[in-house]
Amino acid sequence: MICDVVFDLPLHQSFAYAIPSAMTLHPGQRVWARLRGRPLIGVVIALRDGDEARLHSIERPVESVPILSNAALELGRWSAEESLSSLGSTLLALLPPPARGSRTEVVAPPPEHVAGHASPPELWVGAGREARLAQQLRGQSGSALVVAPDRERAARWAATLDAPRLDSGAPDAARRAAWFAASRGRARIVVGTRSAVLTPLPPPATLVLLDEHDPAHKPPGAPRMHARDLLIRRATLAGSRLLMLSATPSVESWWRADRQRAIRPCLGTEPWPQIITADTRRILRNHPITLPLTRTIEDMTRSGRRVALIVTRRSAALICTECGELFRCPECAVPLYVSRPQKALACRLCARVEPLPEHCPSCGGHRLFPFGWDAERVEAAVRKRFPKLSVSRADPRAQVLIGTPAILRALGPGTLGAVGVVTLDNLLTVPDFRGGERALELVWAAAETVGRGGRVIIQTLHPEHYAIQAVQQQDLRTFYEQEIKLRAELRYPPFSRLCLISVKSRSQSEAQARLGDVAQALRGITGLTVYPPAPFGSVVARSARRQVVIKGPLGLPRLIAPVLRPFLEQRRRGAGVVEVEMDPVS
DNA sequence: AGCACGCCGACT
DNA sequence: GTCGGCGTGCTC
Repeated sequence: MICDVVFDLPLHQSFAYAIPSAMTLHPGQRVWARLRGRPLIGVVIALRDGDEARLHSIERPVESVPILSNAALELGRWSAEESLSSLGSTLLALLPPPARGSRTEVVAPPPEHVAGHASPPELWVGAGREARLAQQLRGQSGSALVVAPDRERAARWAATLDAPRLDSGAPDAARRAAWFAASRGRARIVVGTRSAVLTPLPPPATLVLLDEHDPAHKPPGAPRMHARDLLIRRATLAGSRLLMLSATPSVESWWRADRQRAIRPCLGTEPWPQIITADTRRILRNHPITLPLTRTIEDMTRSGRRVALIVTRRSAALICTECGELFRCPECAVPLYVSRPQKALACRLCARVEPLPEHCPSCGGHRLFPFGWDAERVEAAVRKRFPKLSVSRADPRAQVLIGTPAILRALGPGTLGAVGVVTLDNLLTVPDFRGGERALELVWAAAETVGRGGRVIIQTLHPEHYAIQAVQQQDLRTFYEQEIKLRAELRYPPFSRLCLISVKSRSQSEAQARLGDVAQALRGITGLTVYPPAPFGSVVARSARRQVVIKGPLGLPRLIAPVLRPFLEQRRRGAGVVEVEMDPVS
């Protein structure tokens, strides 16, 4: 007998091995096998008869039984095709770490999935959604998999539900134990992140996606797909119930759930805070705090309540005030940020650090200043204005707390008197079609955190924006109807698919040339829109990374796969490495 | 991806 | 004369 094995390699092919006569293997089983002499873990995807004379043999199985069911293999195959990545890298990213040591781990076989009755994925919105989920999961008798966007939230939910963890925040042995406990029905509920979406569960299984809108559900790297899309597919194939929770769902999910009559409002603590907008015209240039926000800080701290100030920019960029030049990373083309402790300019993508320049390389000017209100600049300004208050970016007990939107998660509902959004316009004016969605998410989260009797102050140049109005009226539908109309007119998702194609190379000209080859190859396909690369400032002397976004129909991956496959397979170092990211989230 | 093979520049 | 740069090709 011969088995076909896939490895965690960027290769769209499997490798054939002979199965020693004393060994029994099944599809879905993990094995150790030698490839060019070095031992690698692979997954058996098929068994067949054939000439085994000139083949190497499988060394040994990692577990005594398949770790993946046929349904899970099928889901992996679909995901690899949809994301234009290899089956091996997709599957191996979705398995628990193997046991250490040189002996095959003996475990009970997985249950065979019985396809149940497919019901549409449900979207749970409203302040009571999480309480209701905990109640539902504690009360039901079937198995459940809860997928969180990150390890912190996985840890929190594992504690809440007293369930084992599958994510990388838990020790390897515990993760593996949780996987097999779930598969044998010994753990009724398990909690993980995207890497856990193939965990076998005895039917009837409930699948749960927490904070559905969160871009952390699609971190970079394999399996190169959003946890939501994997779970939707799994629920469909296995006939499982899928619950997706979010205060502010993605437009895509709202649109789908609304058409399937699957939006479930969960009521919670109702009285909503006052949502007040404050015009930032001319103010933000010199000072980050408008009069309404100043008054709110005074009122709240006087009555013993705390205030959080939210900055959407993590750090300031450096700009030449004479010619307007923004300093960018020559490698990544993103703006460099000013690192004050290091007195340097740093890149968030490639960790490049360079000393603060003396003058502008574009015009020679010497008037270089930080641009944008980051937490540090806001903190300094607030301390100056309110010298008697405790102001902090780290201490949650401070009277005025300053941080990114993530700090709202750490603060429980009702612990604040007010939230001030220093400026919403970073989100509304960036050339990203998800800006409205991100703005809604932030303002709604601020309102949920403040709750009854509090105040949310939004500093913005766009006080009439429908995202803000929707929060003021506590009415999600107001937002989504406008946003969906806009997306339909401009043919953005969910009415189309996007794909980001990038080339990494040692020089800009090489990257450009290679990207040109890719674009040329795509030219023959009808129904594609290729957006030209964003023009970069002249400070970018040599960018080693070029990218284009293409837009196409819902079957986009299948449309472009045959054309892109040769580029993805021959990874020519010098000429540039081509990477493809379907459905990018940022 | 990782590793071996292979063909041209600056060193003992 | 060699050491070593990285471009090319292959892995059952």
